[in-house]
Amino acid sequence: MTDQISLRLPDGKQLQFKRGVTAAEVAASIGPRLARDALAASVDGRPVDLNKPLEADAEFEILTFASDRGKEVFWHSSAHVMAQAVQDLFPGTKIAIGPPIAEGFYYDFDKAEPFAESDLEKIENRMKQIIAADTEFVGRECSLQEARKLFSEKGESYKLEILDRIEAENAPISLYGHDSFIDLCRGPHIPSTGRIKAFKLLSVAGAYWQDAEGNPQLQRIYGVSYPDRKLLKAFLERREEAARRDHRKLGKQLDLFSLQEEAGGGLVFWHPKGALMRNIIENFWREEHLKNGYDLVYSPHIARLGLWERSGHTGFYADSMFPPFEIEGNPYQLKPMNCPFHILMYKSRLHSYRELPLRWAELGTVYRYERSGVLHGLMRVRGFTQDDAHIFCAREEIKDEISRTLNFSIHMLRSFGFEQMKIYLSTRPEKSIGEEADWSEAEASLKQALADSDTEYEIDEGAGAFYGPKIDICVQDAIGREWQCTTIQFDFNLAERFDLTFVGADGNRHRPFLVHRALLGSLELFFGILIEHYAGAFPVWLAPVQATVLPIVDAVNEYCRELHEKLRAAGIRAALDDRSEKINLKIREAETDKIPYMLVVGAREAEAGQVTVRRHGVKQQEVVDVDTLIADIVKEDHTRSC
RNA sequence: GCCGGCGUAACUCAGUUGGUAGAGUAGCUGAUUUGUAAUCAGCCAGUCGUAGGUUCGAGUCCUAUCGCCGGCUCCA
Repeated sequence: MTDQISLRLPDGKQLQFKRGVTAAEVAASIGPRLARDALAASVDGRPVDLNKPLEADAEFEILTFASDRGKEVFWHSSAHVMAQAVQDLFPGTKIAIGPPIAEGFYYDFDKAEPFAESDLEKIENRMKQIIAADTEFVGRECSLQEARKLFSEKGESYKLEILDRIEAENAPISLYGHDSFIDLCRGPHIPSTGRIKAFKLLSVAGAYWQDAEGNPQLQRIYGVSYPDRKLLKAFLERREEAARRDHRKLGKQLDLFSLQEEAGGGLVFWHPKGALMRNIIENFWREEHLKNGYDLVYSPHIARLGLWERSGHTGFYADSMFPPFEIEGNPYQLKPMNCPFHILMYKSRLHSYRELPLRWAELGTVYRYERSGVLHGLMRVRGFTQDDAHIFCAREEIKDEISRTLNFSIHMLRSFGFEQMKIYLSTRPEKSIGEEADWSEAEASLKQALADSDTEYEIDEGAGAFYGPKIDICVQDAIGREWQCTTIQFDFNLAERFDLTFVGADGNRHRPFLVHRALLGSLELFFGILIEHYAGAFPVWLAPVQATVLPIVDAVNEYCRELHEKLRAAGIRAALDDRSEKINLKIREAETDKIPYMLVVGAREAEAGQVTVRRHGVKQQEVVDVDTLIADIVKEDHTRSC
């Protein structure tokens, strides 16, 4: 046995070290900067502390804040610091769990009195002291008995429950401590508390122990932390930017939509400007669907309860459906989905393989009972319109249909200015129905379609619907947030339940494949995403008002009225601001209304048959002929430039 | 639904230890005729979310209820 070991770095480089070298020493040998940034290490994919001696050849990586795994270690350590601060300030508070999350960390506490916002500041101040002390994180393995003794003495009942679970899994037990704090923890941790250069506690929320509603409710404190002040500043600025783009705020400011207390939560009122935009979106959607081989259909909003029993909705989703109501002694149900209606239409007569695939699309408004606490602007509502369609096809047509749908969806999303997308393929979940052969064929055709369109995707194992596998497409908005829009789902359930058939070339009845798909998702959600993506400054083709004519003096009002008429005659959505106000005010209001084109007219322009054009957000102006201007705007509109 | 916070004029908000409401914006009226992000003046504006209660007296304290916000949970 040699006392040299060989470490393979992520870039493929092999380095030799003396057996027992620590990860920190390896980092130092690679470079001082890496040594300074190192938070933990990864050995054969397993995260470990920097002071861990390395005893064998391995795939080796230094984890810094630049990597997701490095962030996790950093945030998890921050959670420990916060937990100490809380227990120092509020003795008797029990700790539950404190993991890292997508951006930051939380820790769940059991404390009789609720935390107040002002407590967060106190906790932050105590954390600052703990960080300033810069004490080391020290981890060690221990026996089950020792851990039980330690946590029962401390009265940490949640930790004892976790120990029971660890015992059942027969996993090793380790403790991590820093300063006066010790926690049951798998590790690893950053070397010392002083590495946390900047942090902020964000909010307090209720959360159930182990996420189960029957369990005691704990108080969860959320925070973020960074190894650099600048990163915290950037994070806080990103939050502010998101707040500035909040569709609820912009929706009110731009008079696009409202939610009315008197009408009930989660029910959207589309004001004229929002409704105009919705019409533009819907018209575009219809045109594109007709171009892409779809037929448009309409279906009712209610149906007899029996239909929903047959479809399985009452069995699976009764909790999120509005309760049924009676009409002349028959129970009826407000629709939570469009599919059973399309299926009834399909069943209204016999179908031949020659007709397939049938693609039936509908902007179908559905109603679902969402618990009051989850409602959120346009993003989570109780009544919404899906851009739904159902495709009935033969087995051999599946792959092509999926490819078509995928490309169509990407085309639609790009048309609205979304360039960055992420695609997820969700496979069969444990609880599901249908033949194994159908599932694997469907999953294979989804994969094949993705491969054919040369798109990258991630597999979300076991995340499919119970009735079939699916592809979801998320768009990335202007500030990098992901929103799920498209879903393309196989359904092995409904075709069976409704005994759908078609007559094949062989004269026999066959079962069609059924695919549900929504491309934009729901018009409400999609509209909310658009508002936030564009921060309310919509491209010309979507803007409710595309241009506004701004006379400088009343003397040119007549010329401006004619100009206004001319713009409207050319199909441009134009406004005219002929109030006796100063041009400064008119510009200001047009800017805050985020109107793409401001057309300023004074005596000079009126004389020359021109206008001075100022674009939203751009101070620079340009004097152009009216006809040129109209041609430009019309072109921009028709090409749907974003 | 659960935890925490918040509900004052159409909107954004102020209102000190309980003494029966105030600002800016918007709206209306008038004056002003203006060259690229707020012209001036006047007027109108609220059973302080709702319902009870404590008190001589409640926007302020208590209870219930509705709604909103941040999370949790859920999302076919």
